Amino acid sequence: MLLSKACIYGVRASLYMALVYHKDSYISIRDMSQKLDISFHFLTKILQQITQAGLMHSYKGPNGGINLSKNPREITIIEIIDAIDGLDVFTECVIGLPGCGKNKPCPLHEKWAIARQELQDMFENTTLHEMAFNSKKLNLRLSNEFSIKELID
Amino acid sequence: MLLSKACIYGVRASLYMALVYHKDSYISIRDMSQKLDISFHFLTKILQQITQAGLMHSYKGPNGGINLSKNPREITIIEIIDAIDGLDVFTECVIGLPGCGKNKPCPLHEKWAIARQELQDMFENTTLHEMAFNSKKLNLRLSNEFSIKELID
DNA sequence: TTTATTAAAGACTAATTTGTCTTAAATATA
DNA sequence: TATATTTAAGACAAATTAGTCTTTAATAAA
Repeated sequence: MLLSKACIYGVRASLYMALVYHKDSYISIRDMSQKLDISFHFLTKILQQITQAGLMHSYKGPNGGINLSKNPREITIIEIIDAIDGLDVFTECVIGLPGCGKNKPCPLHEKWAIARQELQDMFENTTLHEMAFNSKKLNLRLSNEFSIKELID
Repeated sequence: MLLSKACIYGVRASLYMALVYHKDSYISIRDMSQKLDISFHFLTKILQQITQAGLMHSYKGPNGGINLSKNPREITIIEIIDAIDGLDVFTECVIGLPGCGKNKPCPLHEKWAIARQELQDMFENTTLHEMAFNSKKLNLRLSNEFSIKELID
């Protein structure tokens, strides 16, 4: 698995946030957890990491919740990954040799260095807005249970 | 982490086997575990999975051990990965949605499907022989402690 | 046949990740 | 101010992965 479960949930939640984005309103974590079928408490902890990384804001109390701290055009998937799993997967040796790199390469280094860079580029060049836009246009899927249209309602 | 620790150790062990490959001699697991600095018992269990997958043979008793069941030119990295982690990483949705695919794609599906296919191709097109050959030629590294030359001795 | 050497098998422990639950803190509204 | 609603925090439990240890089985060689 490239991304941890926590990270996967974080990305799904971020895409959801972009989908229903309104600059000045908060999304309830409880609502989102039901829509995305993710455990409420687990999702809460994951969103805490994301807010602590500065990507979202939270607000307590009635009508409180979470919102994106920037326009979804300005947030890329890799920022979410960074907040939860970190970026080690894009720098580490594929067979786990410490210090593997240009100077002391492992046998797979040359090929893997290219592949992991492409992965990193992919996540760096993908904004939440782009994904949300495509999702609406093509009715893509962010939940096993609900269609995008049902998620937005 | 793309590959589990067990899988990483399995790949390292396989590369080592290719490096010291002689058609008719067995490599002791204890020796290999010391050379590669992998726990002997853990490595034993991993090699059992690989032998059960038919990629290696084992032989008990004095001068027993493990050998490759095919020429290293005919074994690719993906066969090792398949024996230990399975190939799910090359077919699954990057954000974990069951059933994600051409018909019911998630927002990242299109990009991820390309990336994961490239990863799969990379592992499929990389033989143990090629890696071992390059390792000797370029003195690449398979252990944190020993150089290739020391490993071969 | 006895002994030493090796892998196989499986029980066990430790560490990490995933998920749950309870309480506290902040806030809006009546 | 009192109450309801919401996130924050942290203890806890379950599941998975990683790693260790002991015993058994196979084999070679003395």
